[in-house]
Amino acid sequence: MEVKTRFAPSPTGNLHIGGVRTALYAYLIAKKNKGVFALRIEDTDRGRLVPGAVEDIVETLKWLGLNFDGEVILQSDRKKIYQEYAQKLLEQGAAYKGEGAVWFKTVKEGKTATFDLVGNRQIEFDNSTQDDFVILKSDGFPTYHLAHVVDDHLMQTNPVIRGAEWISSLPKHVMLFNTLGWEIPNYAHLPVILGPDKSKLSKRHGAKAVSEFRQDGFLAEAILNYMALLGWTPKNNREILSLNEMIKMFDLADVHLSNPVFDVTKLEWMNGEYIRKTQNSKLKTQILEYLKYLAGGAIPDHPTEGEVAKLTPLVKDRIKKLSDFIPLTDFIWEKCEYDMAVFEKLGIKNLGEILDKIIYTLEEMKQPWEGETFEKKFRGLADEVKISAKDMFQLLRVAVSGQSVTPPLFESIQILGEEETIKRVKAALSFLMA
RNA sequence: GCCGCGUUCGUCUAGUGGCCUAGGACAUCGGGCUUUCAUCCCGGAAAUCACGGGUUCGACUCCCGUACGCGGUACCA
Repeated sequence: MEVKTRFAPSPTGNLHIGGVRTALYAYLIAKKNKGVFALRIEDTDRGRLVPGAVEDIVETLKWLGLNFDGEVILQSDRKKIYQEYAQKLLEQGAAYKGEGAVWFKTVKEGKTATFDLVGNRQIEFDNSTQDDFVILKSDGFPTYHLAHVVDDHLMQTNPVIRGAEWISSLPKHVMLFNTLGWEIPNYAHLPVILGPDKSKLSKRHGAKAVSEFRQDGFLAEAILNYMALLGWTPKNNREILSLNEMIKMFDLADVHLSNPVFDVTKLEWMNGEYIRKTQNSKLKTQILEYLKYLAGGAIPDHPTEGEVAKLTPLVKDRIKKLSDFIPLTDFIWEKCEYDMAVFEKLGIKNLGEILDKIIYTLEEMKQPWEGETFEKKFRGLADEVKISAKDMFQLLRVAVSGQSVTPPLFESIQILGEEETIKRVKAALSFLMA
């Protein structure tokens, strides 16, 4: 039997970070079994539709690398089909009309039990607790229950992978499958992801749309990897896993039954790990693409591709997110802003005098400057003015960038160029004199 | 309230009756390396395995109960 999974979000907003895990697991199961992974948009609640949501979902899945097979399936296109089945149930006497809607008459005797692939466990309900429910709303659109049963039967989805918030509706679905005479698919219900305060993960936890994580500078691979680990660990307990490795090792039976808490800090760490293990040339491209994405598709004047290429190896160990690239490097092409407090923090006396000597040394040094001579000269000057080499280099850093944290000093100066460097140290001096 | 599901360091987790005086990762703390910040390396602290009863020679692991948490209880998904 072919394995067919589907991700079925409702377009009530942009793709939420929690949805990534559901989509990913469905994707992994499909790929693991050389099956099909489809995207179905559950847009039957016409009042809650958000313009652009479908586009965001499609675009985000693409960015994540979770490519779905076939065309996007829209439930709103399938209205007629659901109505036919509702009619059929009506004719069968399994449903009835009431207040403009079609209701399903539940079986009140016995029990409904289903097997869940997550944790390989049995879930049981007493049918006496099951009230009749609406399958076709008065606007002619189906409710989730009818749409799910009809679609997943017609699409031959197996297993059905969805959030645990659906567990309580299981008896409804099973009854529907049974009275329609259809085979019940296997189900896999994923525990709901919680925020740090242990309530359902939502926008107010700062854990928002995937597109916002993208804007924050997170890598698709890191997001995927982190989300995969939220409730699942591979047998060998490894943490950094490529998509292919996940496909090989993933098993629904190993997914935890308890609700995991989303922890951005670990995501950030993982993102940093991914950045560090990326090849420089690829990382350069990613930074460039990221900057372009931030600018809404426009290519900014600075940094240029060449600047990014030079800067990439220098910042690689210092950034956790692509966005960290900007504050670390923008002093190079932005106008240098000085802050008295930053100079004072150095704790050096005679700043003006020393700066004067620095300028002299820089001007005297043979161009192009070389790292070794540069270091030697300034270690010498540090001795001469009786400050530590450490303080000397830190002073240079601040004079040249206005910041106390930058990529490696000499390399930054090289990108800046001799002329600009001298100009900035002079500017620093006049700032201090003013 | 009722129904369903769950409960190992702050967080993600390993653990399927003896290997556990509970292991790893993130975060945190201390140290090393270092011209900043990082990276990297070393080390520490951190779970009476929610609690109470069983079962067993033996329980984190099995059973029951309690507490707590989460989900559902819509013509929302």
